Amino acid sequence: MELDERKVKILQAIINNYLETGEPVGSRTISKYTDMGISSATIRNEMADLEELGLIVQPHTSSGRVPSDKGYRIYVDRLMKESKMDDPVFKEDLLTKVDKIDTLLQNIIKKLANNTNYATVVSTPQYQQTKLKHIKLIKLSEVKLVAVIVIEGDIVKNHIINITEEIDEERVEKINNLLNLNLTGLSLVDINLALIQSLKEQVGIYPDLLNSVLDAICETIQSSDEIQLYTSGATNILKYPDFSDIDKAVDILYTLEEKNILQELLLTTDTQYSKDIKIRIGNENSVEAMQECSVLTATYKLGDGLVGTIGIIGPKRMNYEKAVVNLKQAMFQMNEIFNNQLQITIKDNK
Amino acid sequence: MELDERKVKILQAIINNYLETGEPVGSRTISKYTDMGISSATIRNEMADLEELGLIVQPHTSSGRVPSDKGYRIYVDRLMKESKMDDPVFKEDLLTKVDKIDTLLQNIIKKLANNTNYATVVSTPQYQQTKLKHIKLIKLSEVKLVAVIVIEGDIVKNHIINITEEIDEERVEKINNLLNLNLTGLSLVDINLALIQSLKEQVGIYPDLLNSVLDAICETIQSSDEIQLYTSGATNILKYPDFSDIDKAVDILYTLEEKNILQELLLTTDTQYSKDIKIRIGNENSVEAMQECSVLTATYKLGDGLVGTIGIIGPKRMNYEKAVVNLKQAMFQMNEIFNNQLQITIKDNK
DNA sequence: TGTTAGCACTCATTGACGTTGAGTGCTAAC
DNA sequence: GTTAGCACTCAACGTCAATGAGTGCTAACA
Repeated sequence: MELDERKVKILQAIINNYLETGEPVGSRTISKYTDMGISSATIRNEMADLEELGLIVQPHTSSGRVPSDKGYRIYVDRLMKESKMDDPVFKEDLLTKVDKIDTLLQNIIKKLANNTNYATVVSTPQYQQTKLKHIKLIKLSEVKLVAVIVIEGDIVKNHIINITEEIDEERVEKINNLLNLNLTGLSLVDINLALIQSLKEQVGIYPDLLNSVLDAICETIQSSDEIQLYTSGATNILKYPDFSDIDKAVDILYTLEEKNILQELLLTTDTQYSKDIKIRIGNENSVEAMQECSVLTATYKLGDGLVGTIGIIGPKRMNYEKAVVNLKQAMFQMNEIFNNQLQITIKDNK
Repeated sequence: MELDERKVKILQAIINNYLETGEPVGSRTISKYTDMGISSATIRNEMADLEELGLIVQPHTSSGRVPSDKGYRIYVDRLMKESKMDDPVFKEDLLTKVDKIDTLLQNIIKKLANNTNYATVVSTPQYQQTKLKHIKLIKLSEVKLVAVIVIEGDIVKNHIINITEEIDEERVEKINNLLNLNLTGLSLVDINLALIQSLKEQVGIYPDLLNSVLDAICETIQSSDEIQLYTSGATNILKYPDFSDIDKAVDILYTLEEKNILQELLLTTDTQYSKDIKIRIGNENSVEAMQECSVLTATYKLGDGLVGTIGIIGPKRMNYEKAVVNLKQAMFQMNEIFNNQLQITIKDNK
């Protein structure tokens, strides 16, 4: 049996109606509220076919039909209207005070959650491809240093280093020069143990001290591609009758709280930058607790290879059009901000 | 009417029973399961008195009694057993890797939430009284500097400064010396606009540049006493039948998500360091959504005047003994870690 | 005077039962 | 291929009686 045009029309009518009311939709409703000019009996026949195709299901005999995951998939891929992004959803003022990138990300997803009434999530960007801009050791006391590491996008990391032997300002300065000479401009993946080893051998001075310093830098670099996840609007989940079963709601909220599970959920697909929005519906999600949800993700870009993810999580019976438009809006504006930011940085580097 | 010893005993029995079962407790239960040797009828009389005193309430006529907020208060103040802190609740390994204080705090409340099955919250310490240990400007490019600010407890903050005129390394070094000479050792409240003004006048060199730098430092300092709040185990709230009314649960979870409301809830009492645990029960809480909850808070200390708050949030029908013991444990161990940390720091400074 | 047994009363909870109504699948006629 | 008609299903709802845990009150007792 094939999915002819009339069946598609009926499927669309079912999904539209279900998205609106949340009630299983019956044949009579469709025949009445669409202008297809066919009777409910005919629609019943077609619905039986659609069910056989796996696109709709009956919660129980003698109830109306509800879209299946597969049905939603067809809706999302082929039937959904792409609304235009006319009105800027985000107020500028939220986005201009970029003193700290994490705060900015949190503000954005909070706004996104408020606008959509779904839960939202964002990951900090991954730094692996980013170039190191500057390293500086600062002497705090005789046996304590701070390593300040600046990477592309002007993100600053620091790490306390406890050293075993005393060191004077002059030596610190020498090491600073050495490090900057050898390491700046490299991407973080290039600064691997091998390179550091050769650096250790290459210069014979203060081997022990250099050891601790380099180890600490290594550690900092490794720890800096730990992704942070922030969520917002988690309580929105409880607003939807789809999750009136508390246990389901708890599973979902728990997943939102446990960042490692959440990360698994977000990053199952490739983390390549893409202009498209990815939608995973129900059992398309890898995490079991989320198989009653739909997850929309987009990527944002903060310089070369510096990619993060932003997403919306809601019930499968979600207003996909609204969610998509809001997410695109967010992605678009984030890229705009970060690109402006980057342009300044690049200009500065000349 | 006064609260004689027998009434207290009955109150205790009611509360113990209610904490255990969650069901309103009747006179017959009390007479059976205590060794007071009085009949249910007598207990009924006493219960009527306790009700008149406002210590217990009936959810409806012909049901058993439930403790009122006032009843819990007496329980907490006078009747509750102080269990000893025998077993160390926190694994050492969680607490040793202190590379970043925020991560440490998050680990602690996560553990605390797991141990107690309640929601937990922690505030980052307030820095107002802390002494500045070190300031260093690092030149990133011709028009961009990073200000690295180290305060007591080896907490490092940084701030990007965009400057209008170019500057060479030598000048940066001079400003560094100037800043350290004049500002280190002062507490953050001492570094006010007045002092900075006088500093600006005192030294005539590069006034414009110094302006931007000092402004940025000022801003950093001001922003560094913004309190961050972290929560954990929020979903635990949904486990308790006390919040089976979804709307109540939503209110509570929402409060946990909205950090500014949460802060109001935590910090209504003085933020002075204290060895005691504060307990606020039901309507003793300032935030309306939380008047079905009990909130336990403790303070931890990270150096002179560097005080933060850690707390447990659960239903009024909470296992107070367990919560108190866990919170004390957490407070104790945090203070231990931070004190060790501090001792090293202080030793280093000599 | 405090304690207790007894009794009538209250009220949330539970389960059985019938009604309703929205919906279906199937069949036969168009 | 479409449709009208019909028997059937089943969740949802309201009613009703039974149950039982609990109370307050009264009168008798020590």
